[in-house]
Amino acid sequence: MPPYDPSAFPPFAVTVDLVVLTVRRHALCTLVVRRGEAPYQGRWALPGGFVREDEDLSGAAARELVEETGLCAHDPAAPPPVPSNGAHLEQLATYGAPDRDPRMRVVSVAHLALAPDLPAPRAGGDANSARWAPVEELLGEDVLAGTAEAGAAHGAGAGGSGEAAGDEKEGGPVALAFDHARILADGVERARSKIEYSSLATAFCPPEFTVGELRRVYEAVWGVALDPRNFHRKVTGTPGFLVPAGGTTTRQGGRPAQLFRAGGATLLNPPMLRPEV
Amino acid sequence: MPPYDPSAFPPFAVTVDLVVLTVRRHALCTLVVRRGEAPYQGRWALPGGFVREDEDLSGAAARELVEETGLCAHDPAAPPPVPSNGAHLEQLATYGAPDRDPRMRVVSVAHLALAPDLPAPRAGGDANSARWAPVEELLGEDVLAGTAEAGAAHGAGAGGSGEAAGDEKEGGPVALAFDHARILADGVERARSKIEYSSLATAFCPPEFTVGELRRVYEAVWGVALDPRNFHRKVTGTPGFLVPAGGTTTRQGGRPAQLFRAGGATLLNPPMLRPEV
DNA sequence: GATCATAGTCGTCTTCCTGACGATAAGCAC
DNA sequence: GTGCTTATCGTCAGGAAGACGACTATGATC
Repeated sequence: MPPYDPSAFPPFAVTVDLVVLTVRRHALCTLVVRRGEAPYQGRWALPGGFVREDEDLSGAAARELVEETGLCAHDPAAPPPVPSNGAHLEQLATYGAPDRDPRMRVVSVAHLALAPDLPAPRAGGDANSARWAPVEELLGEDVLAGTAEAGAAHGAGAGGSGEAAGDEKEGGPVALAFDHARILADGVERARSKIEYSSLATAFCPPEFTVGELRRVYEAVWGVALDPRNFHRKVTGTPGFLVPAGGTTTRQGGRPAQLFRAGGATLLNPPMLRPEV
Repeated sequence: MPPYDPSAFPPFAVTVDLVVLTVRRHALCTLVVRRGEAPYQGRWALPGGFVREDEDLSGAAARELVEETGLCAHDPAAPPPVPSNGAHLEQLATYGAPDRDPRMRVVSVAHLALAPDLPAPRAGGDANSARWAPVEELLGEDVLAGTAEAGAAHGAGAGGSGEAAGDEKEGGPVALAFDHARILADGVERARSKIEYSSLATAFCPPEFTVGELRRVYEAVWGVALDPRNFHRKVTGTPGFLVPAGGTTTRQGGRPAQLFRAGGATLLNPPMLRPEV
C-alpha cells in the first residue's frame, strides 16, 4: 500500500501558544502581546507561533518562550537541582475548532510556562508590544464561569461572545484574541490545581526564597489568604520539599527569614488542598 | 495585510488517537486494533484517524469512538444524570515529534475514553481486527518506568526503544506501533490519578452498580487491594458521590449488595489517595 | 533608646480522616 | 445444617490540618 495520498487528508497549520504565568506584586499575571496584524489586529493575545518543519512541539514552545521572555525552558525530566533561571514548561491542551481562526484551519498546542518574576518583557516577532497582565483583568467572571461548566462550548468563541469584548481602556477586562481567553483560563486552572499536589509553586520563586515568599505565591495563584503558621508547618514538614539554603533575608521587612531552595521532591503527599469555597 | 501565505508554514496531518480503557475480568484493558498497512503493518496500535476538514477535535474523537466501539461519547459538560451507555471522553495530550510517523509530519491529539465492560469490539476501517488487551501486557516494565521519569523522551520513540519489540506470541509484551506505548502509558497514568480526586471511576461501571463493583474498578486500575470496609465507608460517606438506586443484586455472590447510581458530584474532596508504594 | 509595626517561627488543642481490624448479616453450594 | 463468599456496621489509634496563642527579630518612628 502506498504512503498517504496527500489529498486524502486536509492540511492543517500547527502552532504553539504559550500561557506564561508569573507572580508580580501579589497578583498572578500572564504574558500577552499585542497583535500587529489581522484578524484581531491591535488586540491582546497569548504569544505563540508556527511549529517548524523539523521541530518537536515542546521544542517549538521552548523556542517561543526564549524569543518572548529570554527564559530558558527547564525540562521537568532534568535532575532535581534546577538550573537557575529556567522556567517550568509543560503541555497544556490542544485547541482545534474549525472556526477558531477565520483564515484557515489552525490547530494550536497550548503550553503552560511558570516563571519567577521577570523584568519587563521584550516584544518579539509580529507583536507591537508585550506586557504582564493580571489574569483577573483578562478573565471576566463570565469567562471563568464558562470554564468550570461548559466544556461543550469548547472552541466556539473565535469571535467572542461579544459581552466581554471591552475596548482598550485600562482597568476593565480586555477580550483576548481568538479563543485565548479559554486557553488562559485552562492554563490558570491547571496551575491552580497543580500546585496543590506538586512542588511546582517553587517555579514562581527565585532560586532562593523564604517560606513567606512561597506562601505569597500560593495566595496569589489561589486568590486566598493562608495561615502563615500552618503553611510554615506544612511546607517545612514535608520531606524533600524545601532544603535550607543557609542564609537569611529581610527583603520582606520584619524578622529575618530563613532562605530555602526547592528540594528534589516533586510530588506533595499528602497534598496541600485549596481552602473550601 | 494579506491572509497567511500557505507556503509560510509547513502543512501537518492531524489525527486523533484513542486510549479506550475498560475493566474486564479484574484487569485494566485497552482497545487495540491491528494495522492493515505499512508502516508497522500487522502490529497492534491504538485506534484513531484523521481529523476532517470541518470537524472539531473532540468531535473527531467521538466519531472514532463510535466507529470502533459503538459507544456514544458522553460530554462531561452534560447534566450530571448521565445517559446510560455513554463513555467518558477527554483530551489527553498531543504528540508531534517530527519522526513519529516515517511517512510525513503527523500531529496526533490523543484522547482518553473510559467505558464500562463491553462485548467484543467491532473492527472498523483499516484494521484487520481489534481486541481488548490488558494494559499490563502492552506496557513492559521499561516503558512504565520511562513514563514516570523521562519527560524528555516525550515523543522520540517512533521506532520504540527496541527492547520491548516482542513479537506476536501470546502472553509476552507486544510492542505497539508508532509512539503508542507512550500514549497508552500517559493515558493509564491519567486514569490512575484522576480517579483519586474525581468520581470518574463510575465511568467504568454500568449505570447501576454496587460498592464492591466500584471497589474492584479501583483495584484493577491501581493494581492494588483495598480494604472493603474502609472503601465502603469512604464512598458512601462522600456526599453526592453515590445515590442509592433502590435495589440489590447478588451477581458477585455472597450477601446481596445495594445498587447505586453515580451521584452528581464530580470532585472528591478529600480525595481517595492511592496507597503508598 | 523606647515603642510600634511587620514578619517569621514554635506550640497547643480540637477535629476530621484514614488504616487496621473485629463482628455481624445474608446469600449460595453441599 | 456447615462452610464459603461478599456486604455492611463499629471501634480504635495515629496522623494531618484548621484555629489560634505566644514569642522572636528586624526596621521605622518617636
